[in-house]
Amino acid sequence: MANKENRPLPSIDEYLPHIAYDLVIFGFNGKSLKILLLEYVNTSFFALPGGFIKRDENVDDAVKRGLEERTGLKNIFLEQFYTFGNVERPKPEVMRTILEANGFDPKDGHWLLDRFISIAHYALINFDEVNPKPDRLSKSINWYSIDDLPSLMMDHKAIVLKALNVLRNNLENKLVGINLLPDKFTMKELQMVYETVLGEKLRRTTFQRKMLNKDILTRHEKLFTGGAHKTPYLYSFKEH
Amino acid sequence: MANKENRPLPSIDEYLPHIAYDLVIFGFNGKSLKILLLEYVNTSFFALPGGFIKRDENVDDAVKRGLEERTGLKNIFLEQFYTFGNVERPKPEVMRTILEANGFDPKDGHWLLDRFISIAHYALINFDEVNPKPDRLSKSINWYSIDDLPSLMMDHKAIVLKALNVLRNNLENKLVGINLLPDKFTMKELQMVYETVLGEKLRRTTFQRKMLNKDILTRHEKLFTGGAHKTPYLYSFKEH
DNA sequence: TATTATTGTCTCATTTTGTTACAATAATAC
DNA sequence: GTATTATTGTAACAAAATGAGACAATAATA
Repeated sequence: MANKENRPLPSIDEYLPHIAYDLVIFGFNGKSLKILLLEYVNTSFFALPGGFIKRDENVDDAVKRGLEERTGLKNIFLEQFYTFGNVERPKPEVMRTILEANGFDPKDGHWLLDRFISIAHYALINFDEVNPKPDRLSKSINWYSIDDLPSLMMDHKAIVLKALNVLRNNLENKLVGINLLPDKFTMKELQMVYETVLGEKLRRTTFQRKMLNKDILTRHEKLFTGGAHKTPYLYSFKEH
Repeated sequence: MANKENRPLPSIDEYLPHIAYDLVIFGFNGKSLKILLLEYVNTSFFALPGGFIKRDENVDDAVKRGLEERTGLKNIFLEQFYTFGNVERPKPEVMRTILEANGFDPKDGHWLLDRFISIAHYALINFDEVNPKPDRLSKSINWYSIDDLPSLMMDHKAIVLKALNVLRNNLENKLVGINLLPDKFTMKELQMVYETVLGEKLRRTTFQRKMLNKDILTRHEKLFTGGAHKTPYLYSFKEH
C-alpha cells in the first residue's frame, strides 16, 4: 500500500504495534508559552507531534529521533512524563480519514488503526533557534499559544494539560526554565519565563535575590538594549 | 500449551503484545520501608509483581486488578511513575527458564519471550492489613526491606530506585506518606514514616509544628500505649 | 510517692521571604 | 551639555518560617 508519492506506510515489521509516543514541545517567544501542533492534510485535525518505536530501538531514542525531525535541533531538554493507556483513546475513523486524505487506503484491521498506548514526553526549546518541519501526513506545523489552542484530536488536550502541570512543578525543583531561553539572557527574561509558565506575577526583587542565591548563574558583560534606562547584565546557566 | 495443572499460559488473543506493567508496592512496618517481591518456582529469580494489559482494558484498570490480586486490598494509593522502554530490558532466557520451571515449554518466538515495555507504578499500603498472595508462576511473595534487597531480575532494581526517588519527592508535595499508615496514627508514627522514606532524622518539634500547621490532620482521643510516659494523641488524615 | 520516658507546647535565635526605598545608568528630550 | 525617564541592582527593614532548646504534663513502673 502506497500513496501517490509511492512511499509506503510504516510497516508493522519495523515498528512495535500498539505503542506510540507523543511530544509536547514548549517554546517561549518572550510573551507567551507556545507548543508545536501539526495540522493534517485535507482535514481540520490538530495533533501533537508523535511517532512509533522501532522494534530494535530504545523508546528514548525513538523520541529523540522524532524530536530532531520536527525541530532540526539536537540536545534538547526532553523528559518523559506519563503514559496514556485508556481504551477509549484510539479513534480509528480519525486515523483512517487522515490516511485517506494522504492517498492511502488502509484495510480494516491495519495496525495503524489499532489501539495505541502513548508514552508522552515534553521538550523545552529556545523559540528563536527552531525551524519546525511537518511530518509526512501533515500539511503544517505551527506554534500555538498555550492559552489559545485549537481543538485537538483524541486525548491530546489532556496530554497538554498534564504536560503543563509537570512543567510547572519541575520549574521550581529542577530549574528547567532555563531551557526555554537562549544561552545568555537577562534577569527580566528569566522572570518572564517563570511568570508565563506559572501563570502568575512574581516580585522582581525577591525573584532576583532568590535566583542569584541559588548559585546557578554566571554573570556576563552588560547588554546595551537601546532602552532609556540602566543596562541589565546578561546571565547564563552554570554547568553544574 | 499447558502445564500439569492444565491451565494455559495467557493468550496473545487476550493481551496486548509488548506491553507490561510492574508494581513497586511499598509498605511500612514501623521500622523500615519494605517492598513486595516474588520469587519464581524452582529458580532464584526475584522480581517485582507485574502483569499484562487486556486488549479491551484501560492500563489503569489492569494495574488495579493486579494490585488487588497480589494484596487482596481495594482502594490502594497507586500512581504511575515511569515507562521503561529500553531494548536491552527483556531477557528471553530468563523468562523461558521461569516458564519451564512451571511446566510450560514455550516455542521460540512465543509472545511472552518478546521485547516488553513496562509501565511502572508504585503503591502504598498499610503493612498490617495485607496478606499477599503469589501469582501463578511464583512460589512466594514476601516483604523485603528496601535497604536489604535480594538481587532482582532484569532492570527491576532500577525501577525500584526510581520509585523510591519519586516517593521521596511526593512525600513533601503530595503528603502521600499517610497511605503507609493505618487510619489513626500518632505523630511519632507519622514522623517515623517520613524519616524512613527520606532516609534522614527529622527534628521532633519542628516536624510536629509543621504537620499541625498544614491543617490536614484531625486530632482524636488519646491512645493508651502502655508506655511509661505521657499519652500521645491519635490523628487521622482530613478528607481534603 | 518518686522516677522515667515521651509528648505537647512555648520561647527565642536564625534563616528565609516580602516589601519598600534608593542609587546607578543608558537613552531621550530639551 | 543637562534634565528627564525607565529600568536595573542592591540595600535595608519587616514579616514569616524554621531551627533549637527548655519545660510542664502525664501514664506506667519502681
